[in-house]
Amino acid sequence: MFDLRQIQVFLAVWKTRSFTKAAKEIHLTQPTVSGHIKALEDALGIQLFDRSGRKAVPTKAGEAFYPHARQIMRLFDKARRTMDTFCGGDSGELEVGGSNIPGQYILPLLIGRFKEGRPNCRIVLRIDDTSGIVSQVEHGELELGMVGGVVKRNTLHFEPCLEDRLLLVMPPGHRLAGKVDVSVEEILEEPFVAREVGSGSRMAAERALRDIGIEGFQGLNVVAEMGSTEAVRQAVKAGVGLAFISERAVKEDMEHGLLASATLEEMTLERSFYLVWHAKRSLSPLAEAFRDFVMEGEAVPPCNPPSGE
Amino acid sequence: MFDLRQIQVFLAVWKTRSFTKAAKEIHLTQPTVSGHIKALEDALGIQLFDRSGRKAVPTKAGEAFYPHARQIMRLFDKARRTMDTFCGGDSGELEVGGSNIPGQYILPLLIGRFKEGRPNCRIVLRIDDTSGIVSQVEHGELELGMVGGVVKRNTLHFEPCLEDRLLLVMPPGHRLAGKVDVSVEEILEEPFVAREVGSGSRMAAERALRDIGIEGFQGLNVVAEMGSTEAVRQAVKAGVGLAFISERAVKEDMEHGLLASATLEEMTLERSFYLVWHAKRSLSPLAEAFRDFVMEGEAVPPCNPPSGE
DNA sequence: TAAAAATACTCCATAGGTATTTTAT
DNA sequence: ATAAAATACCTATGGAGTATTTTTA
Repeated sequence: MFDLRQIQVFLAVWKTRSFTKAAKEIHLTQPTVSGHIKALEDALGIQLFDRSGRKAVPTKAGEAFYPHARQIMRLFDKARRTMDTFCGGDSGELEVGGSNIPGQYILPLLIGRFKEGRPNCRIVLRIDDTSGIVSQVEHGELELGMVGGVVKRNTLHFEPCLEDRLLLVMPPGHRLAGKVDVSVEEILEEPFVAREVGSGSRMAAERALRDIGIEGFQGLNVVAEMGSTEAVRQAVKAGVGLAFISERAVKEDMEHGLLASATLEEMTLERSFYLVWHAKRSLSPLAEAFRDFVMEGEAVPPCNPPSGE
Repeated sequence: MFDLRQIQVFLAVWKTRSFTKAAKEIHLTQPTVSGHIKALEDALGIQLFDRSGRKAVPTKAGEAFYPHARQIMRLFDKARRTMDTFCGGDSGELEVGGSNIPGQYILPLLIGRFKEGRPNCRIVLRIDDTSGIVSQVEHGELELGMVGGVVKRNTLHFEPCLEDRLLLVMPPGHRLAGKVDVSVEEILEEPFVAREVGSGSRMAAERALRDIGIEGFQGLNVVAEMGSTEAVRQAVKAGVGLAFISERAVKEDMEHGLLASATLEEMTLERSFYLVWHAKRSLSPLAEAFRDFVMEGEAVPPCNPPSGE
């Protein structure tokens, strides 16, 4: 089993045409060089150099071996370089997934920030519902996911990473627009637009409603159900009804006065987003860097700075 | 300095997805495989496999390393195969040289015989005068040469390999044609065609003439000097005069009755051809095979079987 | 005679083994 | 409970050194 050292020694002798000079060049002693060349010649079953006089002259076989030796060296270097780029966490390819809100409103921003200063990495964002993202992470198709809820699996690790808040949103001219302590009674008769059953947003809202004694959306006047956050947003703007929407999805609309919100008394609309990764598999350095970047939390500051501060 | 063994182990683990199975496949023990993978991971600075449960699963880095590992393996195999072809002496390239007679009348035949059963080798024949061939062998441009004389050089090794004989040739109708014991006097008045001064054939003939008391060609009636054996042969056939020509050059003509010969009493017209090679450089296996083939002597039997037998 | 490679030897790192423990299904 | 990998430990090969001899220009 001949190894790289022999190749390296061979190339040095080739270059210097001398065992002694080759030894100096690669910081070995002359007898060691002799040994390596002999070992290589034995392994190949043929003499590579004639060491008659002052010079070590390559034989025909040595000449034939030279291009191979060069190529092997180059290939090893290339392999090492390729692996080096993996170590830094600044290059390579990373596939992350996000459920609706994270996938559409949070991750694009995070990825953009992350890639500043890391131009050599490629990040693929896949958007699916929470269960889809989770199962892809479980099967190793995605290294990281960001979702709105925790799914109990002992192969997966969930870690809360960002806080989100549902807002009660309505068109700007609505009678509740801007009110701070809307009571439960005030919304009972309002028409509502909701996300479909099973979505993370729907579940988060129902949990919050149950906290204040309402039987989820069944206790509300739901006039429409929509399959995406975007659709709900458009419906509210069109005056179809009120809705609970992630603050991150309506930030822009609020700033431009295209939507208004109100605050419900005693209702906790906070929810968390979680990073998921496979507990048993190691993350690539790039994935690790991205995870740390997200966990730092400085990239995406809370959307609505706590008004009570 | 990571070596081939690690690559081999990596590929086995990759293939089997298991340290234990990989160990079986390449006839090592599982701890040894563990050790190699760990060493490789340390050398590359990154983990290559996740060994969580039953299976060893490649990490992203492992996946990135795989094609390199494959290529390195392939390259080593290719190098080894290339060198193997050198060992057998049945393939590769060989450059031999021959002075006039060997180059034109002997080596082509020898090369043809040698190549029977060795279709994978390529042999280049270069023809030059003796001194040219010798200097090319001395400088390593030719591995072997066949010449008609020995040049004293301590870097060269000469070895007689074939016997040749000069024949006194003449047109078929000549008065001396076929005579067995032509006396010296009988040729003194004959017109002669000779090779140019300095050629091996000329020297061989002059030496023989001196043996019987003639001052070389100066003692003969030389009516023409020719620069090649072929030219001399044509001249004799055209009736210009008699000549001393290598038996190997006129074999065919004699057989077809296009030329005749006579035997001179007391004149030794034997000469030797020699193989030359560099004494300090090793011959390629192919060259060695060719040298042995020629030295065996069975490929080219003596041209005129000794008539006295 | 001087320069280069080969040889002889010593030392130690490590590849490879066996036996055992840890871990995860 | 079982299968797989890690760990601990031992041995022997061989890589690297120093000192010396052999070879050749």
